[in-house]
Amino acid sequence: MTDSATTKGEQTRELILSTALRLFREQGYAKTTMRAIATEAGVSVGNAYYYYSSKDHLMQAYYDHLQEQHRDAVETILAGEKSFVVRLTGVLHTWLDVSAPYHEFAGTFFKTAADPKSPLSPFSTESQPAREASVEIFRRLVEGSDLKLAPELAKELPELLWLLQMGVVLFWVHDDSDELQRTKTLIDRSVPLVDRLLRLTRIPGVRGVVNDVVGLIRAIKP
Amino acid sequence: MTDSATTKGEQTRELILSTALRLFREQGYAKTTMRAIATEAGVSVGNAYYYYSSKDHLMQAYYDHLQEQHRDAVETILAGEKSFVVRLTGVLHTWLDVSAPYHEFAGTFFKTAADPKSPLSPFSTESQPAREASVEIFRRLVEGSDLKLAPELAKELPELLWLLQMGVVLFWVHDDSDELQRTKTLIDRSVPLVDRLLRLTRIPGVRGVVNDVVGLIRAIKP
DNA sequence: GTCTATATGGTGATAGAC
DNA sequence: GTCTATCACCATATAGAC
Repeated sequence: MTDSATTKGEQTRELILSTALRLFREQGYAKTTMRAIATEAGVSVGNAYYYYSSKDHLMQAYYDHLQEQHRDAVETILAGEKSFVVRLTGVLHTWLDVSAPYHEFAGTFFKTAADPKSPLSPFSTESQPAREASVEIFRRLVEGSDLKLAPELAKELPELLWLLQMGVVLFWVHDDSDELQRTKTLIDRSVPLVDRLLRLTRIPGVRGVVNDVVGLIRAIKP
Repeated sequence: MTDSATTKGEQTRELILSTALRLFREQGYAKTTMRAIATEAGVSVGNAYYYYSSKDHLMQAYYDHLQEQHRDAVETILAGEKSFVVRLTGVLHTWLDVSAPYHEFAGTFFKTAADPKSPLSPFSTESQPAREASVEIFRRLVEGSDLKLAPELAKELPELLWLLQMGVVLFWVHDDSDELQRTKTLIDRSVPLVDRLLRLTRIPGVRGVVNDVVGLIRAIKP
């Protein structure tokens, strides 16, 4: 079965999704109505709901789409670079590049994602696969890098970096500076900082704090 | 002009707000319709919109309400306690207590607040007064404590603690554990950690990182 | 399985009464 | 200034056509 020979249903599904994403980009999420998506795609509203059970699910699909793009775009960096700083900076900047076209309406996505009851929440069980795929990127990032760490810390680090990425996203969503200069500064300056902090963990006095951090993380995990 | 002799309009405004908050608590935000609020308060829907131009604005009012309660509840701790750890733990736990009745529908509030375009966003200009009042609590917390810090760090610390509080809120919103045990653990274990970290800043190697952190914060501020 | 027509109940806007 | 009646438009549910 090739891509072009997909079933009628798959074609309609694709058509609805691409139409929705286009309209989201053109007029924002709130102003894009399900009616408009259906009309533009040449289907009935009910049909759109047949494939995507809510407007939020269209966002979910967009999110998965982004995720895949990011995973692919990051490949060359992870394959051919050892420096932890360069790897992390690269992964974060790549995310910025991939997401750039959606910056304007990303706020709305974020809004939905922030609701703990939403399946879109990055902490929800529904988005667990996407979250794990994302953490996996950071795991590879750490493992293939020149970073030497205590095993307990190394184990938690990918999830911590994922949290850092969430923080960057939060900042990005609120960033209205020219060319996203502030977010770029945030990345470029915080990554070396993280690197220095991680290397500081060799100092005995600091190591105690690190152990406490690791203990805390384990204590509050569900 | 006393509280009881407020204008008719003020009374109606109060009535609508208290009715809304009660219904929010009883049935959650999404399920509470503007129609229901208006009916229950004995006014027309249009009238409710006259005083609160959207459902979100009713949330804004609720938020301000919480803020005031927190500020008052925190007074005794800030007045009669020197230990930084006790002060910070107290302030955070007090927030938890004040907000407890709203935990269930807080997610929806959070959802709205996460939208950068919403006036409810903690980073928006509209909520700047509320944010400053909140940071002010942390400023008093630091200044009246036994903590000794380098001046540059002491200057940024209140805002950093406010960010910590935002983090706790984010965690709290997603916390469905019994009696909010996980959030309480987070507070009880992270506060001593913050304390230790702050005291570590006396070590020369650590101080360099701290300076970088302070520099970073200043660089990304709007 | 795919899709349409139609219905329900919601938000928010506004003309104009008091 | 305060408020009501009413309206336009929306997300979503569902019965049933193809």
